[in-house]
Amino acid sequence: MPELPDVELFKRLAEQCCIGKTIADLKVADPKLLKGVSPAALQRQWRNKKLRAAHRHGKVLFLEADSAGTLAMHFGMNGSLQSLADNEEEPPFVRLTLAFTDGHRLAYLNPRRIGHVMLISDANAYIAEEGLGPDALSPAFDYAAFTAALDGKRQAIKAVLMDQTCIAGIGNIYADEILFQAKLYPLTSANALDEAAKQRLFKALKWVLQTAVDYKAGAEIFTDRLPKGFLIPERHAGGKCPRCGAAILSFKLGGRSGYYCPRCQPEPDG
DNA sequence: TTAAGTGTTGCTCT
DNA sequence: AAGAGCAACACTTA
Repeated sequence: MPELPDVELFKRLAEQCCIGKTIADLKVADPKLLKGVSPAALQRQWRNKKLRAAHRHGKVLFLEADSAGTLAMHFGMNGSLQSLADNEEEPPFVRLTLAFTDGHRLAYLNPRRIGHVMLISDANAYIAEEGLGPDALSPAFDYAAFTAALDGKRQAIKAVLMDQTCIAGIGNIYADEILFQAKLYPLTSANALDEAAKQRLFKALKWVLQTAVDYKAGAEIFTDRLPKGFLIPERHAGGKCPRCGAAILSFKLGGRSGYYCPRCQPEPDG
C-alpha cells in the first residue's frame, strides 16, 4: 500500500543495504514498466556503477547512480521494494532487480503492474515535469505552504489532500486517516474550512504521516502496527470508531471508497 | 463467481 | 474553464 509512509520505508531500506555499493548487474523482468529507456540501455548504463543516494518525493522513490542518471520508481497500487540475500529465492512479481557485487539484490516488485520505473537525469526536473506539489513531510511544507496549497480550492477537502499536484504523498487511506484525526467531514469544500480547522488539519497531516513512518519502521516485517486510535484498522464496512464506538460510514469520491465517523466528523450544518 | 481494491490518466459531461 | 464522474490499466484477494 504505497503511500508516503510506505515509500519512506523503501527509501530507508535502500539506504541501509545499497548506498555506496557497486551494481554488478541490472535485470529488467518486465519491460512494460520501464519508461524513457530500453532494458538493454539501462543495463549497459548502470552496470559497474555505484548507487550514490536514495531520495523520496511524495510517493516516488529516486535511486541515484554515479554518473548514470536516476531511477524514478512509482509503486502504483501495490508495488514494493525488497532486499534479497545472496542465495535467497526471488519472490513472485519481481519486475526489476539490482544485483550488487556483495551478492545481495534489491528487487522492485509490482503484482498488478500499475506503476513505472523511469530513467531520468535529475529528481528535481522530474518533480517539475510531473507537476508534483511539495512533499507532505518535508520541513519546507509548513503551515504557510499548506494554506497556500489550499488557497482557492473549492473541491472536497479529501480530494485536495489526495491531489499530488497540490500536496505530494497522500493517498486514499491516509487521507481518510488524516481527516479522522482532524475531526473533519471529508466532503467539506476546502475553502469552507476556517482557521481553526486548517490548523487542526495541518497538525493531523504531519502527525499521522510521521507516526505511521515511525511505527512501521519499528515494526517487524509484515506486522504493520499502528498506534491505538487510528481509523485505518476499522476502515471497512462494519467498522467501529476507535474514539467513540459509532458505526463507521462509507462514501464515494471520484470512484474511490472513503470511510469516516459520523459522530466525530459531523457534516457542517447538515 | 463477482466485486472491490492502495494510484494515475484521460475522456466526457456538466 | 473548472470540477465531477467514469473507465481503463493488470491482477489479486475476499
